[in-house]
Amino acid sequence: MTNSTLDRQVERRLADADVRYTKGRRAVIHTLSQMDGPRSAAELHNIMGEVVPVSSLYRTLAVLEEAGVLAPHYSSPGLTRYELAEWLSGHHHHLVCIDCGQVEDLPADEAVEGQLRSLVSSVAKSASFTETNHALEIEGRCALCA
Amino acid sequence: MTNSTLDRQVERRLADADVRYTKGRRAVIHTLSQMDGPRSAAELHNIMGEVVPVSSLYRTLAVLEEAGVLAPHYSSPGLTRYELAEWLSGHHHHLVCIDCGQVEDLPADEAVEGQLRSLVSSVAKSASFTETNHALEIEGRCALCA
DNA sequence: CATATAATGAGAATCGTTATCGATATGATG
DNA sequence: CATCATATCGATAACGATTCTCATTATATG
Repeated sequence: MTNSTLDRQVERRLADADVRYTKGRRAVIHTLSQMDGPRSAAELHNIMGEVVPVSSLYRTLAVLEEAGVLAPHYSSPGLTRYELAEWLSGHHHHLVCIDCGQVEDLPADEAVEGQLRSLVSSVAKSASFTETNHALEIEGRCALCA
Repeated sequence: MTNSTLDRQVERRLADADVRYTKGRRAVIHTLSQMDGPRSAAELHNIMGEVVPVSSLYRTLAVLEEAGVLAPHYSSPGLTRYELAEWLSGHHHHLVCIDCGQVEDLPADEAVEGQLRSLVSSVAKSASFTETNHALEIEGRCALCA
């Protein structure tokens, strides 16, 4: 997806939520759109430098999450990583490296995903749980740590 | 599994790791073994009272995790929940309620699990990722919040 | 029983994150 | 274009979860 297409979609969603798509918010969206996995506030700050000060960065992430543009991801103790919501990035799963902690996206293969969906829904039903989404986390060692 | 069977297994594992199976550690193991999902230090402290002081509780959780007796689980911002490792409790997945945040165990059904395993391993292989484990997190609303 | 060492517990320190609040930027209106 | 109402920003203080420190206590072993 091009930046401008992404911007158009985000802009629209933020307009619906009555929040502005400001320079700092654009910068966060563009940075996250280039990542191959979710990133924490600290990681983003390292990457982006002082373009967005830390306190604004946290608030920006919260605003964008609230508006449904970003999704939080929890896989390391004490910190939250964010990624573009799936309606922007496509459905995918995560590879979590048990050595370096890195989280990598794994685009969902359509064939696999179909089977997975039916497995998950049958399983959720049997537990009287109203399913809204599923996430498959694959733990192991990434190419670097293997 | 009975408490004494559990204790025997934990004792053995801790002996291998050269750490003692003390009163506080037993209390934590027994409490967690009665839960239907992972619990945080704060939750455990509420349940257990002053049997194990907070600072000891955190250390105990760390020691037991290090020894492979407990496994951490991340699903809420800023806190870590623990549960018995799967070699003690059996392989299972999690239902995460998007309203109340509660996490509930879902014992793995053998038929489902077989399919899931093969899906996961094919997917991991295609990403040159050395898989060690997988976790299926089903998000939705629990019976209470539905 | 003596001793070495592991574990404990109270409190301080740390870390990620959130709240506060005055300053600044922006869109609407006259 | 000037004014105004309000959204956003950014520095800093505050907060909650967790870890560290260190003096005390418990435990295994000789």
